[in-house]
Amino acid sequence: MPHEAHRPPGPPKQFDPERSLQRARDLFWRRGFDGTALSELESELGVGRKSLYDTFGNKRALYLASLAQYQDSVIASIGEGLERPGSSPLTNLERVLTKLARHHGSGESSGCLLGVGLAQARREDAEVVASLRRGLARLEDAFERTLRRALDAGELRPTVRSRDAARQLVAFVQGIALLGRIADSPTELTGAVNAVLDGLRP
Amino acid sequence: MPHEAHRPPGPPKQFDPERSLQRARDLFWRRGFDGTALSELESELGVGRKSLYDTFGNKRALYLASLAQYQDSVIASIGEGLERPGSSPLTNLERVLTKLARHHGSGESSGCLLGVGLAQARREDAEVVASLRRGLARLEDAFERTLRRALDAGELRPTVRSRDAARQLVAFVQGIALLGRIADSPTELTGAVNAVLDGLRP
DNA sequence: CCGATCTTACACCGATCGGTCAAGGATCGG
DNA sequence: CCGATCCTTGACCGATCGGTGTAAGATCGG
Repeated sequence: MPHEAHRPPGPPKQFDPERSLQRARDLFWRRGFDGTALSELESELGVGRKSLYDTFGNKRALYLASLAQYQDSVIASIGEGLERPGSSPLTNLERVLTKLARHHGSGESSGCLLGVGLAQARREDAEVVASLRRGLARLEDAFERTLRRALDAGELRPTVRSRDAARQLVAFVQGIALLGRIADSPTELTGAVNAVLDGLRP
Repeated sequence: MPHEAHRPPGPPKQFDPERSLQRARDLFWRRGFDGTALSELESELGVGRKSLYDTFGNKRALYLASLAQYQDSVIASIGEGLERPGSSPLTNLERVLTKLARHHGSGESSGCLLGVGLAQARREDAEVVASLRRGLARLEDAFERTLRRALDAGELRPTVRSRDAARQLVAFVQGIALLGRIADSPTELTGAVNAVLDGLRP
């Protein structure tokens, strides 16, 4: 019964695993799984290779942990933005989408970790595929909840089907995240966002 | 004056470069650039490595040629589907989008070569980025032309701005191509397509 | 029929990949 | 203060990467 974890002797870690995981996530985010070499992870995280393996297992496990962390931070914060209590559902949706478009259009975007992973994942890797599916489902659910509330508030065309529209939004968001990797003008994406919103409004 | 190319002696190639390029394109399509090893190209194309290099230059040049070929075949055929003379612009758009959704939702899709390339491309590689941009611009133009004609025919809400809507469609199409890589049900994507179309219709 | 010149198959190259191992310090409980 | 135990550094491993050189075979012009 591990009433109190028996901390064995020896020095504590010289790095914060949480912080290292965030940096690893950012690296995978920018370069993808295959494009991120262990040597890069070493230098960027400031952690020796052995410590990396002792802490996270191997590169793939670190990637899976990054995917989970991404969902619990980035995706979760999108969900929160969609449910901000002060403003109406449609206003929240508009704000979130515009923010995404501006971010991805700024020229500094690396796309979405899920989208980049989606493009590179081998279908055989069941664990990675499952994690990606989970993240996208989470996004879809968040969109659908907001759409339903917007429908109830009469902010949308009554013919909008929240499930289908949510899937449309997921695909669209993934698309602009992808396009943002080579977008040359920030207004390209915001224009597209306005087109989507106009299609939803009554 | 190369009135007639002076064919030097020696045996002719034992493979059809055009056909090999198509196979290389399909391989890059499925696995991406980094994920496609030269050994795979050798065996899949049935061409020795030296012949590959003598014919196409190097792996990157073969990839660039594949991108160009993709635009001249796949993207071009989408453009043709959008301008089919027998049916109305909106009908053409609906048919093309539905076909794309069904294809990518069938579980056999590998996404879009441009999208996969977009997710993997290093921003520093100006030539690849330029080719991707060209392909996406081509797609956007095709959508915009069809949207304008649909507008003129009164098939769309008059407030639709063809340019922005075209960009929306490009992002959306890239999104469903991406999602198709792990979609578990074909109806997911067709539902999203219907949502997009409903947003455009008056 | 011959020799020049092409194509092909295949061994080989250095570099880099992900992953492991051994040695050396540092830091804890007692 | 001591020894057990952990962390870190850095060399090292086999495999594979993209790319090249070489030798042998095939096919052409003359």
